[in-house]
Amino acid sequence: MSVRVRFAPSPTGNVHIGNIRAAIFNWLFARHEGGKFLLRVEDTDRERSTQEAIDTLLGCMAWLGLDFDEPTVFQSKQCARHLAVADELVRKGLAYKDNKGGGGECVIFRMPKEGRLEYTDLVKGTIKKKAEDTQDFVIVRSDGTPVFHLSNVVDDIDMAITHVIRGDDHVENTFKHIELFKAIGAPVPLYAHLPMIVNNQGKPYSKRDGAAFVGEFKEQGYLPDALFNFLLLLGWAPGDDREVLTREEMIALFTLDRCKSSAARFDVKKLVWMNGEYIRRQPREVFEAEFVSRVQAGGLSTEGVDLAGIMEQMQIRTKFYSELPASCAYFFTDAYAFDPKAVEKRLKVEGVTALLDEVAESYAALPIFDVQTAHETLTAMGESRGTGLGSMVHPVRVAVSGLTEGPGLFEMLVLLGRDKVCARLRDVAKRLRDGSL
RNA sequence: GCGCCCAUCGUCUAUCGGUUAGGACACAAGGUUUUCAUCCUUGGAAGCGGAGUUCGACUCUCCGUGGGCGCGCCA
Repeated sequence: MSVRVRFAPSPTGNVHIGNIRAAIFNWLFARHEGGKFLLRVEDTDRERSTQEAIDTLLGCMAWLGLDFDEPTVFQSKQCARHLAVADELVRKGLAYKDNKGGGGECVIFRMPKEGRLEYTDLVKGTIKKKAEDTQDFVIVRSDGTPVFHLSNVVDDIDMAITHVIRGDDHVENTFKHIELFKAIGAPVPLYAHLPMIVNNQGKPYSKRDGAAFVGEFKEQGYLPDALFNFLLLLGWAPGDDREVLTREEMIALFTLDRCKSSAARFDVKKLVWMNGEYIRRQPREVFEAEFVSRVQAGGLSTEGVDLAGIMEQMQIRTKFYSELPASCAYFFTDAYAFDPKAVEKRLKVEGVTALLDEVAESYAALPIFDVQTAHETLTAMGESRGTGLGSMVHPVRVAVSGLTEGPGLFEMLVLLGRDKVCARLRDVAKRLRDGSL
């Protein structure tokens, strides 16, 4: 039997990370089994299911590389079929009409009244329930529209779905769905329920807890592969100590029996780490393309700089592309911004103005200007002044970059070049004197 | 209230009856009186409680406790 799974979201304009994780697990399962991954848009709520919402959904899937194997099914187009199935169930006596609500006649499905219901969940094991603890439920509303349970099951039958992999919140519904499959006379698929993603309080993770939608992570500069990998590790582990996995490794290793059945807390710190990990592992050409486009988007030119050297320094310390170009603008322009706190702490200090001029003078006099000579010069100055290297390094860094963070100071100076370094040191000294900084 | 499910470091997790309970994130210290980052080393940090089964339970069973989910003519 060939595996067929589906991702069945209702398009609301946002794609929640819990939902997309279900898509990821379905996709990985299909790819691991050599089966089909399908998309069904549950767009029965016509108000919210706009074309824009559907585009957002498709965009998120494409961004994460979740390609599907057959044309998208739109649930709204299957309505007549759902109702026909309901009629058939009524005809067979497996469902009945009722008008308890007073709003007209609805169709209600009969659940077993005695005995035990149970099914084997591929991640949670055997789930049992007494028939008496279940209730008949509406499958067609009195306005003639089919209810979720009916539509969902009929569509799964029509799409020949073999495994239903979805969120934990559906475990109870599964008893209803299985009875529907049986009543309709269709083979019951296998089920796997994924644990929820929760916040620090153990409640379902929502927008109140931070970024909760795929689009937000994209905007904040997360890489799709980093988000994908991170979400996979929420509820699944390969069994060895690997955490950063290639897509190929994930596909090869993914099995449902390695999924956890307890809820996972969303820890953004680990996602941040993983994003940096992914940026560092990108081939230099890929980093370069993104780096250059960010720098240029910031109105900066990459002409006349040691781009390769700058990128070498920046790739290992960039956690988000959105930090660019602010974190390295000083490499590309003399009109770089000064961090006010850094100015206060490192430049507006007794003796610094003179120090900057002195450093510029020493650097200008060097026969060659490289990492070693730049370093030695400052060390020697620190010794002769009896203040040590630390008291020189910080003011110089802030003067030439405006920031307190960045590459090693001497690597940074060499990348800037002696002329710019000396000019900036003198200029900052001047501005400190005339109070314009 | 009734039903279902879940429970290992602060967090994500490994372990599928016998381990000094391992790894990662985060944190702390060191390599590094130049920051941040990278890299390396080191450190602290866990089996919810109680019974039972067993020669031996984190692991199996039961009872508690705590948490989550479900109980719509929402999906």
